[in-house]
Amino acid sequence: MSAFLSTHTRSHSAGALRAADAGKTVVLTGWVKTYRDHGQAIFVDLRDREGITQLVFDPSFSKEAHEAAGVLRNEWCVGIVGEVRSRGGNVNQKIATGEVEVWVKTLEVFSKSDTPPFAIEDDVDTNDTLRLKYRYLDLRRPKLQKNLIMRSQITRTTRAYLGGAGFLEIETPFMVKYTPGGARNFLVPSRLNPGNFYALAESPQIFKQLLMVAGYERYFQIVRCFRDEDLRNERQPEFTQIDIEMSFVTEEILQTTMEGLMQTLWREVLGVELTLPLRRMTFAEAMDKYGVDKPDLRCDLILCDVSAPSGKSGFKIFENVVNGGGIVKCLRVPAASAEKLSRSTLDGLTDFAKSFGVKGVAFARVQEGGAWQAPFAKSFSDEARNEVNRIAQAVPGDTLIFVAEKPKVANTCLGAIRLNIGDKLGLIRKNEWQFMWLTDPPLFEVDDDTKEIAAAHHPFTSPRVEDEHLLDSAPEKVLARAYDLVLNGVEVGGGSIRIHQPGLQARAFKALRISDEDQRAKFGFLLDAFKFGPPPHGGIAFGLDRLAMLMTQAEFMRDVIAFPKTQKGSDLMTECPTPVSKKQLDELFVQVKADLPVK
RNA sequence: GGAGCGGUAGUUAAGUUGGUUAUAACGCCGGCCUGUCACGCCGGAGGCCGCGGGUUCAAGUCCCGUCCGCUCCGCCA
Repeated sequence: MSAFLSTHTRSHSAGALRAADAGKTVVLTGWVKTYRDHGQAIFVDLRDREGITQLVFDPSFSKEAHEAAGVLRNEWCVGIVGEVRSRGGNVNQKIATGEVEVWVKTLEVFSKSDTPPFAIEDDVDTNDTLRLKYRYLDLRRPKLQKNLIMRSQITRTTRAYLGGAGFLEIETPFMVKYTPGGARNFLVPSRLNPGNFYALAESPQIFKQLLMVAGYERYFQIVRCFRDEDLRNERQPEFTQIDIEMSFVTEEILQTTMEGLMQTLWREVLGVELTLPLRRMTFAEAMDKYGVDKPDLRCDLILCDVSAPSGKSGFKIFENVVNGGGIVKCLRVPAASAEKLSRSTLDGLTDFAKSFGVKGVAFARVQEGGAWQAPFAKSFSDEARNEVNRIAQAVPGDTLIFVAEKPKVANTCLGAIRLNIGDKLGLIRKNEWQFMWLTDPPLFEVDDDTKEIAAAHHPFTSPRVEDEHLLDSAPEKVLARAYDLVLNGVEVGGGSIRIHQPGLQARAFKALRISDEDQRAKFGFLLDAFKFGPPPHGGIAFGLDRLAMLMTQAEFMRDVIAFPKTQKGSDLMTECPTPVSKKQLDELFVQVKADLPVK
């Protein structure tokens, strides 16, 4: 232990001192952010996680401290004893402690630092590889410290709110039984059971339902989940959910409780007052108007379906798509904004669209009288054109953007174009918090190619009562008692009311063509449990990382996770994953294919 | 599985139709400086141009392969 610390205790953080503290003797600790040596006085900016304080080393005040300060360099870790003095009129407006400075009497160097590979300040554009390799230095940057501090406030507030609402925090296993379907699992070999594997839990889904069966009524957990899928900015192989399940509730009760959580978080963490209830929108409306199941309502541009007129317009390309089971969707860009759409922006959209597997995008400028200025205008019948104008509510000066494709592709692509040009034209209101509940999604999804049916969420999601009769005859038309919470175009949470009646569950399995045998093998323990008086129940899970990203306004998920992984799932700081030794593998009864490395 | 972008001093970037000694800023090192706060001034050091092959009299630059990172589609709730 340092002799300094045995005789001194830190009195203030580096962000705490104000004019009223002038005259006090203080003890500060932190890191040297910068030093400015004027020969006589030496100025040092001392940084800790709370802020920055200017230190003054003046030989007339302490010759000893001034001499010691001469060798200080960036990122040395130091402690000081000094006297707070007002800076009078010479205030530094840029920092919270700018009214004062601390004249140092005693300097203790806890440790020196090599020159860091990049500057420890915000907005320094350093490549990600380096930032991740020296993560502990990147984490010293004020912005990341601010993000992680806010993330801590989010989890603390969540625990307080849910605790107050009667929820119990209960842990569930990470090492679980492998279940096929859904996300790919990470596997863990069992040394004690040669040839057998655990899976790392994709989510605590089944366990939280069992806790409802067990009578715990209200459960939550801030829990790590693991999915071995390809990664994205907003997707890490391990991520954190705020996982919740409630018994004896309807959608309304559950959603209201969750809205209260959001309101509390925004109030206590951001100081923003949300208006409740939050908006509801059906899945069907979202797909129709926005092309996605997570509309960004900060942008007012909307899509419309013009398949009907396009299918008999005389324009072969559109007609063929419609006759082949595809759709034609149209995005109207109002005249005032359309003027700002340059030729090159529109050309760029074609390339953008191609990345979605779309062959092309068509543009038409609406002229006086409703005629179109477009390469295909003369192929398009007047009648069909007028009908498209009517559906799109187009007026002269507007630009119409068309995508004709299979439904899923057309929606995905034009929905993305909507946000792409919305951003370019400044039509996304960046200062808004646009929440909405997405409701009534389909219970099942039909694969475009194989025509196979699969659970859209998981096989325990309830169908809507009014749709139950369609389960056997037309399962693809059944809508679910499921809901997603969407914020600014990001799905921040999703859940459902679960099936708790064995008869209904059997029909759902039948619709999914899951045999009795498979049911037993995959979910036998849950089906058994449901024989013993399961309560009606439902739940939701929020993506904590995504919530934190939005609340901190971080551009990258990496910026709200202390130790994130790269797009290939590696940790550049610890250099993992790595091959392991033959001995370790033997112990686990695991063999690596001969052409891959073993240590 | 697929598409795109990137990799040049410690860092961020520039580097022309291939051409002589690969530039700049910041950082770093030394010196000077009584008030700076992106301190200033003078001087200095610093390069496997991601890696491997090819074309060429000549490659940072062109071609092929490969590795790493990022963004997106597929995948994933």
